Amino acid sequence: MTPPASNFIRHIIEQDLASGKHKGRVQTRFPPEPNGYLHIGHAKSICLNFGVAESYDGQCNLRFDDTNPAKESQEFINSIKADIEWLGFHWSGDIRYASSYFEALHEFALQLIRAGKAYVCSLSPDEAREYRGTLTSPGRESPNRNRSVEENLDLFARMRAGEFPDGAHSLRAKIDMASPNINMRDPVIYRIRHVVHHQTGNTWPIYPMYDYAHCISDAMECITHSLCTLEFEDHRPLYDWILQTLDKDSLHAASNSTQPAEDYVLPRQIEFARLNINYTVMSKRKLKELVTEGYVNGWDDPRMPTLSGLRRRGYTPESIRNFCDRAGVARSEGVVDVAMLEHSIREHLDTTAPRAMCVLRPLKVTLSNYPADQQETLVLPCHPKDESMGSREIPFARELYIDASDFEEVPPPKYKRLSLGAEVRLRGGYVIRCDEVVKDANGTPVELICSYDPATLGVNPEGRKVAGVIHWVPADASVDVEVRIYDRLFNKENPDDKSVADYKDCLNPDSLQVLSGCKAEPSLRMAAPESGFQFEREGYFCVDRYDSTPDRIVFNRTVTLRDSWAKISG
RNA sequence: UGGGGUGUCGCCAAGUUGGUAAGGCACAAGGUUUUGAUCCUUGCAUGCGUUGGUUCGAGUCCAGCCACCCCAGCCA
Repeated sequence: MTPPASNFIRHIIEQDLASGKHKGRVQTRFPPEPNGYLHIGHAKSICLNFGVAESYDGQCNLRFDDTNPAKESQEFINSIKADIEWLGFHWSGDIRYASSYFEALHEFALQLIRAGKAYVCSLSPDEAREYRGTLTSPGRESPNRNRSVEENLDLFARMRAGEFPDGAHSLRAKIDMASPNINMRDPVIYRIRHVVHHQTGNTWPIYPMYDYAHCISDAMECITHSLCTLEFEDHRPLYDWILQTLDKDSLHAASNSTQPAEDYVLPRQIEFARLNINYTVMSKRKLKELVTEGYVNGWDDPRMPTLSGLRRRGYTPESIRNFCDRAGVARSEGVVDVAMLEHSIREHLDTTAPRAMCVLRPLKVTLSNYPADQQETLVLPCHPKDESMGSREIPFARELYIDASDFEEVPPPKYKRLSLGAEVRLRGGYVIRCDEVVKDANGTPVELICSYDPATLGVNPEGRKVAGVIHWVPADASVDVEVRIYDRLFNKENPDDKSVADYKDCLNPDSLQVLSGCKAEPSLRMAAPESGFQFEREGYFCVDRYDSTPDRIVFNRTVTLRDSWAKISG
C-alpha cells in the first residue's frame, strides 16, 4: 500500500550501498529471545528488519537469542515462528540459534583469555556489584583481574567441565573499571548455570551473556546492519570492543561468509525507539504477569497486544504491517495513539470483509400487515462497492429482530432510527413504521408491532423521505451466536505512568463483555474460523479460531465502525 | 553528582549541502450514501523545547540553559 517512509536507518543503508561498504549486501536479523510471546512492538522490529532487507534486495535471518535457558522454552520458539509466518515474512535459510554457536563462542572466549583480554573472576555476584562502583563513581578492579593466562585457561576449562556451582566464578572481559560507561567495567561474558537448555540439553554448564553472544552471532552471520532498540545504545561500545578485540580473520573463518577475507566487514549496531501504544502495556514482564495471574485468558487473549492476541481479535497481517509503516522509525520515544492501529484494521477490513447482519441485543418486531404464511428471499450484496464478492440470501418474514438500541419510544434530537409512529428502512428490505410498543412489567420494550410498506422494496417511498436504515434478521431463520465484545484492556492512557501505583489498577473491568443469544443472519452459519465480517452498523467481527464450533458459533469484535452518531448523541 | 540519548501541529513523523515547515492519525466543516460506515472536498504549526549568536536568510550552523528517557542483572 503506502511505501515505507524514509527513515534514518534507510538513509544509513543507502549511504553504505552508495559507498560500497558491504559490496551491495544488506543482511539483517530479527533476534528474539524465546521467553515470551511476540507483541506488536516486536512487529515493528520485524517489519523494519525484514522490510529493509526486502527493499534493498537483501536477506533477514531469524535467530533465537537463547543464551538464558532458565527463562526460555520451546513453546515460545514455536509461537514466535508462527507469528512471524503469519505476518507474512520469510527468513533467510534455516532458523538460527545463538546456542548453535556455543562452541565457536567458547573458542573466541579462549582467544580473549590468551590475548589477556578476559579473565576468570571469583567474586560473588554481590561482591561484583560492590566492585562495579556507581553511576558517578568508578569501580574497583577485581582481585582476580591479573590472573595468569594459564590459570584463567585452567579455571575456565573447569567451569566448562562443570566443576563449580552456579555463581562461583565468571568470565569477564578486561576493559576498564573506571569507564563512565558501566557496560565497559569488565562485563561478565560467561556465567555458570547448571540448567538444561531447550536446544543443547546438558552439554553446557556455562552460558554466554547477551553482549558477548550477540555481536559475535551477528558477525558469524555476516549481518551488515544490526538493528536494536534504544536501551542498547550504551552497549554499542562493548559490541564494538568485542568484535574489534577478536582476531578478524578468525571471525571471518568462523562465519558463513562466502566472500574473501578482505571484503569481510564487521556488523554495525543501530538503535531505534521501541514502539509504545496508549491504553496498553508492552513489557514482556507485565504481559507475562497478566497471563500467569489470570487477568486475561492466555497470551492470545484478544485483549492482549501480542500478535497472537491481535490475530485472535481479528487483526490482519496487512493491517499490522501498515500500522508499523505508518508509525515510522525514529530515535525519539513516543506513544502512538491506538486510534492509528484501529484505523489500520478498519481500512483493511472495509475493503476485504464481507458484510453481514447480526443483531446483538434482539428486540422482536412483528409486521402486522405481513401475512403469517408468507416468506420471501431477499438478496443482498456482500459488499457495497465490490460486486466480485457476490451476494447472500436472507429470508424476510412477518417476525424479525432488530437491535434494542435502534428503537427509542421518545426519540432524542436528530435520531434517525425507529420510534413510535416513525418510519425506518430495514437494510436491504422494506420501510416499516412502528405502530405499537409492547412492554414488560419494568416498562422496557419487548416487542414492536409495526407495519411494512410493500411498495418500498428497492425503491424510496413517494412523497416522504426515510432517513434511517437499520439492520435486522428474520426471527425464525436466524442463527443464535455468541458475540464477545472487547474493549481496551486498560482504561488509562498510560498504565505505566508514575502517578499509577500499579499498572494493574488501570485494568478496564469492562474489557470483555460476552453477549449470548445474538441473532445472526443464516449465511453466517458456515463462517470459517478466523474469517472476518463487517456486521453492518456494528463493526468488524471474526469467528474465534479456538472456541467457535458449528453448534456454538463465537464471534469476537475486532473493532467498532467509526461512529459519528456517538459524538452527536454524547 | 557520571555516561549515553531525545525534544518539529493533540498523537506519530518527513525535513538532501542553511533558502523560507511533507504525509498519516485525530479533530472540524461540507458533499455523496438503503451501513449516522465507506468515499470525496475543505480546514488544521508566521511555527520547529528555550535563550542568545553567526548569516542577506536557520528547524537545519555555534553557545548556554530547560525538560524528558536509558544505564549500577552472573536478564535480553
